[in-house]
Formats: sequence, structure tokens, C-alpha cells
Amino acid sequence: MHRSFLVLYELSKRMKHRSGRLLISSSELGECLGVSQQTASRYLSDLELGGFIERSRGGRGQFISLTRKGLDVLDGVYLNLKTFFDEIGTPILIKGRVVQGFGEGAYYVKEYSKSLREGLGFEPFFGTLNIKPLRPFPFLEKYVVGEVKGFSKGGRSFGSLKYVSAILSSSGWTEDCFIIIPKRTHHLSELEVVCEHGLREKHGIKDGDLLQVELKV
Amino acid sequence: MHRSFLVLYELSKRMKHRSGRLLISSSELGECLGVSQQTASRYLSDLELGGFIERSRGGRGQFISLTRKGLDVLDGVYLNLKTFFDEIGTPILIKGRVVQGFGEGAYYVKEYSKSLREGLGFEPFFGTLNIKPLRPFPFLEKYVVGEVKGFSKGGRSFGSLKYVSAILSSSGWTEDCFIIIPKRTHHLSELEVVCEHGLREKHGIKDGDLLQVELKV
DNA sequence: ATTACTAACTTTCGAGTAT
DNA sequence: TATACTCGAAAGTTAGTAA
Repeated sequence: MHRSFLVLYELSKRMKHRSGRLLISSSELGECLGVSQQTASRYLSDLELGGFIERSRGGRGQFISLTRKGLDVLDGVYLNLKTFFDEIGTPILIKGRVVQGFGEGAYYVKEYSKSLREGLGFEPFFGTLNIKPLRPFPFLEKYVVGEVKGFSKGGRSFGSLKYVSAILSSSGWTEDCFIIIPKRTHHLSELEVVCEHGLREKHGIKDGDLLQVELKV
Repeated sequence: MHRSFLVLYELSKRMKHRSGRLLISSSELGECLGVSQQTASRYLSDLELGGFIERSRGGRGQFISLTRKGLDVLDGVYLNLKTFFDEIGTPILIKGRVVQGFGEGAYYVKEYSKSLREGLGFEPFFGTLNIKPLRPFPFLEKYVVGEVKGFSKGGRSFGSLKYVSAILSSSGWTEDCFIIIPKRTHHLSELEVVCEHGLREKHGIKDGDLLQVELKV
């Protein structure tokens, strides 16, 4: 979240919908934001350079539309504010597709096995399911229910893990699971799920399948 | 919308709910935001000074909760993003209470009467209903359906007006109406509604009554 | 009308440090 | 541990102006 959000947001306020297009001049935008025309012009040029917007010159200003990247910035903020303002108990759902992990999941679950068993209350399956969400998803740290302390082994250091409780589901089945969050990670782009069972085998899951994760809050 | 939003938002991300309280140190916050401890400390002090947060020192940091003012900043952003991301056709509802206008509504409607009649397609009632929304409401400019040009009369200048089409309702009745937006206004805090009929008389509306405005988008 | 460059100005930041 | 002050350095802003 950097400053560019404020400008993107100001643009989005003036668009009826995410797929819309906006005609605005740099001086108008400057007025909206309380900065000069020159500064507004630089803002737009920076946003374009960063891949957040696309623009084309029109006679009375410039036509602006948001790129996927720009929309995702706004969507991430929207989803976080939604969890913040929604009534307690409103389910938090994340939809995503199964992706190929780096193959390290099994290795790590094995290494952390003892600690995880104590924390989770069951023997975790030796492997993780990696899920790539379709949209940005809320910041998960606030839902953390436990932590596994880091350790060193064979000259290699294993950092602390936090985990969030969730329910994984697809058509016809539901499984309790945990989402693993390496302690020193700021921007998670995939969810790493551990479970008591091998879900790929048990439910015939393969890469690309669409799953739903519901956070237990 | 100024920069303080970014810090408020970062705090809200770490709170489970709007009524929650957060324990965080200035250096942790600095890390989240990518700034130094000193800067984060100043951010918090500025937010407190501005009335956006309340805080109290704890041993390992400070307890932070958001004030009504701070929540309204976030809520305003949330509502705008909601209209931006919701499917087209999702109704946009604003609930608010009738308040005493400055008594100028009748005067202005009279002055603008001719132009309004042309734009709205009916003879507007000589008076406006002022509504104070309960929560922040979305930026309305993007829903403008028409404009009434400004003019000068008797040495006094009347600025341009824009208007948005809406449906006003309460238990048992519904009325088509328009929300009037003075062209050079940036921060509307009340809605000024014009209608074909005198609603205070027709429906027995009095100050403090709760009404709902649905925007026609 | 616009957009956007450069140079001077202003604000914001953070290392050092006090509390 | 914390928070938060001062002040030199860095970053951001805008007036003037070109295109």
C-alpha cells in the first residue's frame, strides 16, 4: 500500500463501475486532490508507468481506465474494509485454484511435523496444497490462531510459522484445514494449506481445480 | 482524502472488527508501512491530534482504537469502493434523518424554478428537504443526470447546479425526487432533495424522521 | 485547450538521542 | 524495553514555461 492508492481511489470514485472509462484533465484531478496540475500530471504518469492505469489523450483531458493491477490494489483495500465493517460472523470466503507448489511443502511439513502436531492437534499430511486466489484476499494475520516456533537443524534455519483456521471445500466435500503463514512474510500471494489428509488423493484434486476457503474467525 | 488514510487503513487491517482495539508498537507499525519508527510514531501522534484514533500506552506498545471520525474516513472509502466493485444494478441506498434546512431551500428553488422545470420535467415544490445521512455516503457526481446553468440576478450570482435522480421512501410511501448538488461543492454533508410535491405536508414528515434514498444509477 | 519538463521551493523523513 | 524530540538530508511539490 503506497501513496498511489490515493490517486487510484480518487479516479475510481469518479467512475461508475470498475470496467468504466473516465475523461478527466490533469488540472481537474489536481483540484480533486488538492494539488497542482503539474503534480496531478506526474501522478498519472507514475500510475501509467507502474501499470496501474491506461490512458489516451482526448481533446479535453485524458481517458483513463484501470488495469487488472490497478483494480487489484483497490480490490484488496475493499476486501479488507469489508471484513472490518461487516457484522461479526459474516463468512470470509476466498476462492482460488490449486497450483503446483514448489514441492517444498512436503519437506517443510515433515520438518515442522512435531511442532505442528502439537499445535494443530493432529498429525498433518506430509504435503501442502497451494491455492492461488482469484482475487486479492484480506490480510490474514489478525485471524492467526497459533504459532509454531522456528528452529535450526543441520545448519539450516526454519523460521516461525503462524496458522489460520479454515474450512476448505468444493462441490461435494468439506475439510477442516489450516493456512500456514511464514512469520516474516508481508505479501502472501498464495495460500499454503495443511490438512490431516492427503486431499489430492482423497478428493481427486488436481492443479487448476477451483476450491473455496472459508476462514474460521 | 489525505495521507492519514493510509495509516488508518493499515491499523484497521490488523483489527478484527471496527469496535476492536489493537496493540502495536511504533516500530512494528513502521515496519508494516515501510517507514522508520520515528515516522510511525509521528503518524500516530498526528492521527490522535486529528481525532482519528485514541490511544493509551501499554508495556509493549500502545493500544489503539478508532474514533467515530476515524471510522467515517474508512467507511467513506469502503462505500465508494463498494459501488465501484458491486455488480451494476446493485441498489445504492442512503439512510438519513430529516433536518432543518437553512430555510434557503424555498428561496433557491424559486430562483432556479424555471431552469429546474425544464431539466426535471415538472414544476418543483418550492422548498427542499434536507437529509443528514447516518453514515458517509458515496461520491455522487458520477450519477449526475443533468445540470442547471448558473445566472446572475439583482447583483447576486447563482451558481450552476447538478442533480442526481433518486427514489425517496419511508414506511408506506415512495416518491421520485432529485438530489441537488451545487457545482462547486466538494464535500457534501447533507442531501438536499427537491420533489414535485411538498413532502413535509403530503407525508407528514418532520425533523428527525428516518428516510431512505435510493439512487437511480 | 491540453500535458509535462526543469529548477527552485517546501515538506517530509529518519539518524541520533533524550526521556 | 517504549515514545518522541531536533535538525540535516532526502523526497515531493509547484511556478514558469515549452510543446
